[in-house]
Amino acid sequence: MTSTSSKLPDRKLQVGLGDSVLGRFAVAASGGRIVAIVFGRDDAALLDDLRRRFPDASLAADGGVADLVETVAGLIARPAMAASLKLDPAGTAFQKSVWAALRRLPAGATASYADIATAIGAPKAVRAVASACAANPIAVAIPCHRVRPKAGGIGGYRWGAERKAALLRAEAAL
DNA sequence: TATTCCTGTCCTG
DNA sequence: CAGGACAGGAATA
Repeated sequence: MTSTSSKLPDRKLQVGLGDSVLGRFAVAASGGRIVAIVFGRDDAALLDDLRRRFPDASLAADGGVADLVETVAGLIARPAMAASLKLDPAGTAFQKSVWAALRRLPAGATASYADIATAIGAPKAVRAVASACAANPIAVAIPCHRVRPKAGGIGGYRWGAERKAALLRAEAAL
């Protein structure tokens, strides 16, 4: 908008840390909406990740999001309840369209990167779709893990192929 | 089977 | 500012 750069005029983010079946995670919220869910090996790494994503925001540990932390932990354990969360992902128009398409994928279902590319009207931008998935700021709640290579296999995952496989396994069992 | 191009973003020189 | 790398995939030789 006005001066320097950045995407959103983020002021402060309420940050909560917690443990899930997939490891330590952080959830960042602003205005009652989730702006990020990230995984990391420890709290320092989690905060570092958030600082990289939101260089212009001040991060504050906030007990007010304790219930949110609990909700997210539950979501990671049981991905079926994703719909109830209020999300506010920051990104380009292209990225947002990709993420919106992903949110239309029900738990237990999967799509190929090519499927998503077609769904957003850019059938040739398959690789760009993968990049958009990799840039997804809200792990699990925006289900990037439900996108798999058309050729087969698990494909890559920002948080590690093992987590992706675990999520798919859990959702397939629903 | 091995290249090459496609497309959006980010990272590096 | 230019070039390369990516969580992929289709087209071409």
